[in-house]
Amino acid sequence: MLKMGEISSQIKKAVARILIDEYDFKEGVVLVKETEPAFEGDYTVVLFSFVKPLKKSPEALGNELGQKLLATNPALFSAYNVIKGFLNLTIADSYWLEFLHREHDNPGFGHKPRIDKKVMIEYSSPNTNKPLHLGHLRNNFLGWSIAEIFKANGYDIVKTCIANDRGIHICKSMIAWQLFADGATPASTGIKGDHLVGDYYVRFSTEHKKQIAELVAGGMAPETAEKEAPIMKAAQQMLVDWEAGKPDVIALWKMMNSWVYTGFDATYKRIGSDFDKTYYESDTYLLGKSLVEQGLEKGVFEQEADGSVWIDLTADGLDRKIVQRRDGTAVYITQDIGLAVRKYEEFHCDESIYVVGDEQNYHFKVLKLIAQKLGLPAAGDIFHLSYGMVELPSGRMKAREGTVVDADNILDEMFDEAERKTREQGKTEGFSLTELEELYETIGQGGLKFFLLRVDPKKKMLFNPEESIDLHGYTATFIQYAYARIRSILRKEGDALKGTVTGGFLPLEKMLTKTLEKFPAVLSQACTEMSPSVVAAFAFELAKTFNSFYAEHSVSGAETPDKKILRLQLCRMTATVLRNALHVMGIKVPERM
RNA sequence: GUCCCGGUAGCUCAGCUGAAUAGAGCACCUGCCUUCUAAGCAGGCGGUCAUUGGUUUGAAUCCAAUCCGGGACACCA
Repeated sequence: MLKMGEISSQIKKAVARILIDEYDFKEGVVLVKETEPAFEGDYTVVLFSFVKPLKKSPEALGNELGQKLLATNPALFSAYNVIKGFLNLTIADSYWLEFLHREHDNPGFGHKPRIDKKVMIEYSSPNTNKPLHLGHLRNNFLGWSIAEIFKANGYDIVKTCIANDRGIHICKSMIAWQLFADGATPASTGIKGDHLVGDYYVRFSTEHKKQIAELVAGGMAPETAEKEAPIMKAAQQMLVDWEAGKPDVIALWKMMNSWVYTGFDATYKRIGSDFDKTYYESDTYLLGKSLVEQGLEKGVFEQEADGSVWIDLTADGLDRKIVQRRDGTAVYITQDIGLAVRKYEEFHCDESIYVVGDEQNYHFKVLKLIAQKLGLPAAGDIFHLSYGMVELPSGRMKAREGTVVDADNILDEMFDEAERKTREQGKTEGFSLTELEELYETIGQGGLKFFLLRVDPKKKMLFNPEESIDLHGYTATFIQYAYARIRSILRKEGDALKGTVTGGFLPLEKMLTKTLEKFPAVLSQACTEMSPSVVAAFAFELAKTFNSFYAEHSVSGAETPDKKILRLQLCRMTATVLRNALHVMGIKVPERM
């Protein structure tokens, strides 16, 4: 249920006060919700839970409560009615007028004052052997958005990224480049660096498959052939050489990684992803080993005869996990333990959020348990923000099968669609070329971000290309369009409108005001639930309410001067709230469209 | 095999700390541009909330079982 604004807590308090003062009743939780449209009133108190302990009929209780609420809070309530077990309360127009007068010109409406809490958010975690894809985009949009939502709620934020820049998968693209590229570089080919490297990662796969087929044809078992294929052997040798610090391998690795980072930077810049600190696995992969030592001393870990180190988590309902290989090298989880400690030592955050896919739920459970057993300072504050995979109508995306949606491609497609629709509607007049490009990017990228953020992060989602480029309905474009319409009015009527308004509200004016009032509560809810989808739903609801209002009432040609001021205040505030809401999702807002 | 997550309209999703007739968007149908941008508005069609049982004054929401779908449990990351 979407939370109601601050006003609902006022109502709850007022009701609780009366329950205590008049009935000496303290235990119950007061349930307040918005009144259903079919009934008279703004907010509804559900009485059922008080009926039994207070031994009163719902009607009698409702009427008593209603009268007392009106008597004790004349500035807040103007009327009430009781139907069955529901006490419907009408909020006084003067309350809404005062609210609008106070907040309509507040650009930071919804944002909370700073609190003394520092939260680290790790997101993106790319591999440096291939370009970013749709799944990364969900990750990036989520991470960035969660950071903004925390900021809006007063937190101090540190954004980090871990680059998975070493390992056999990196060597695969390196070896393929050595064998087949003939010295090709991003500069010589004009191909974006991450894509170029990704091409050789794919090339490795096809070559590997070819060699396996040849070996199998020669009578080798498929599993053996996979390992024995010359190109795989070469990749493994390269990993050994890399770990040994062989200069030519290191040089190649540095060169190819730099191409990838240049490519990533371009994409990150385009989508607005930024980081306060980037960690590199190549830096941190040795860190965990000292912790393994400590763990052995403490008896948290146990060593097998072959030298491998394990932790037994069966008592915690999990498995026995390896933390160090028999050859002494670190595994995935070991690196993460080391990284957790380094992050803590560097930033001392109160909480550390990892935005990582839900396929790693088990991994993070293990990580947290190990950190606790080792008594690491950061142990209690590791939180895995687990998000669902992005699936295509054809099923799950798989890099090897060529069913990934490339990040740069989809961004371009969205841009093109925005351009196509804008031209189709002849809305390009009065824009410079630069302005148009900016507009297409605002619409295209906004559409994609909204599409990926409007779904609850925890849930896996379906990416339907046709639906994603739709610019109607539950989309960013719809909200951006409402914003642009308001800006058009404000340009015409002047932004700096002052004045105190008297008089009442028409239904749509009131509905818009009520919706605006919810925004601070929406931001709080999005923060506690770590879900931008809450903000998305709200922004859409607000835009929809505004559009109804816009169609029904004229602002410029308002019936009276008072109405004009009231409506301009509503417009002003709606624009602010729409902009702020879209902002925490990383979506820009156009002045015209 | 064990564990985790999901199943709501033709499709994509809200609602899930229990409360009035289960909500949006897309698709489909009907109206609305001489008035601040029709990327819009108003309305219609469409659901035994997977199934069964239980708790409750009241269940899409809580509990149990079953069925279906996805994921995890690597000396990969």
